This record gives sequence, structure tokens and C-alpha cells, in this order.
Amino acid sequence: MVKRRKSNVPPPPSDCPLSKCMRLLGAAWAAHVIWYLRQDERCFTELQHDIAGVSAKVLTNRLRKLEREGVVERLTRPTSPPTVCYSLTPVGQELSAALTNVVHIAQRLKCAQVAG
Amino acid sequence: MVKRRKSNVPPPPSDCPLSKCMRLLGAAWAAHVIWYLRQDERCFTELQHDIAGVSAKVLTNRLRKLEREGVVERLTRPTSPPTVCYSLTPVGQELSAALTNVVHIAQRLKCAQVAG
DNA sequence: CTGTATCCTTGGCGATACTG
DNA sequence: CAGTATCGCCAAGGATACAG
Repeated sequence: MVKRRKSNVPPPPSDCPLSKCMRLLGAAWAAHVIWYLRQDERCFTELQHDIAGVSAKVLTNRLRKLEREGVVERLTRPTSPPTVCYSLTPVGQELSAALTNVVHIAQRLKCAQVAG
Repeated sequence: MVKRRKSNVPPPPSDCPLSKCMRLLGAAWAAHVIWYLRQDERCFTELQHDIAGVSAKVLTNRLRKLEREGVVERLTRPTSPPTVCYSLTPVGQELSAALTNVVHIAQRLKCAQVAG
């Protein structure tokens, strides 16, 4: 029997929301969505235009998931034709701020150093 | 022709390291790996033991990717039998700190509110 | 405009077995 | 101990067409 050092790091809090959160944000285009909602609300087509290359299906999917998690808010305007605007919730804003920190660090990762 | 509001949010910096970074961290068990390396270095088996449920294949894969990005460092000790220790690089430490912020926010997401 | 439905392909991940 | 090799599945995502 090998004497194994026990980790003195406490287990991830509760049922590991971190993991779920990271997978949510790690999904394709998720970070982009939050990024482009940072300042003002954007409607569906605007987002699709902002985020070049995303398909409607995936964009819808991302927005739905983020909405269910309370990150973004969906607001329907009864105009003609009807438009839908998405914005960040307060929690979403905080998340966005936290991501800003990650951006700075991410730029120092190897993958960001294109000119090796 | 619809007058479309141009986004006043600048595009994601450079070639979007944020996205790559988030996908890196969003991969299965990636957050766990960083979490358990927060305080002290851990060797392969210790990590596999810490992170209940991860397979050797995936753990190796995660460590390799994180190593290539400069997040974790691999240190081989020429003991008998040889052991390999993993630790966070300075950048990895910063990333870990940034993730701590995300944890706090993640706990306020809907997915974390088990008792709805 | 804002999506949904469907098909199809890719690859992420788990499980298992094997190696230096 | 610290991995690699191989297989197989399934979900994520792209493309396209359709709908309210």
C-alpha cells in the first residue's frame, strides 16, 4: 500500500458549479456572446452579425442556455416586425468582468503568442 | 435596408485567445486539474485520486494541453520508480486566481441553486 | 426578424487493455 | 508509477431548409 499524500485542497465547492460554469462558457461562441453584450443590449441578428461565423442554431442554443443560467436576459419588443433584445443580467455583468481578467491572462498563454 | 446598429464593442483581442482559453478550461476535468494544483504540486496518480472519476487518458490529455499552453509545469523526478510532478506555472497561478472569482459568480447561477 | 427542424460529420470522452 | 493504444458511443456543432 502506497502512502499517498492527501490533498489539503478542499474539494470543489458544492456540486462543482465551477465545472458546469466552465463548460457553459467553454462551449462554442459562448464567450463571444457575453463579450458583445458587455456594453449594450443586442438583438439576435446584430449578435449574429457581430459574431462572424456563428450559425443561427448555435447562437440560439447558446442564448437559451445562458438565459436559463441567469446570465443573459431576453426581452421581446412588440414592434413590427417583432424584435428580441438580449442583455446581461447583473450576474452576467459580474461574469463578464471576471472574464476580462481571464482575457488578460489568456493573452499570455502560448496559444496567444502567434509569433513564436 | 435595415439600419443596423454597429457594435461599439471592440472585437475580441487579437485572434481571440479568450475563446481558445475558455475552450481549454471548459474541457472535461480541466478546472479540476487547476483546482487541485492550486496549493502544492501533485503527481499523476495523486491527481487521478483527487479527481474522482477521471480516466488516465483524459487526465494525461488535459495535463498535456495545459502544459503546452504554459499553465502547468511537468517535473520528472529520477526516483525509483520515477515519479512525475505537476505544478502551476506563474501564469497558471494567475489563471487559478481568476477562476476563483468565476467560482463565486458560478455559485449564483441557476445551475448552482439546487433547491429551486 | 427570430428562430426551429433535420441531417450529417467531427471529435470528445469513457472503458479497457497494454507498455517502459 | 505514468502513461499510450484502441474502440465505440454520443453529443456538439455546421449546413441547409423551413416556419411564425
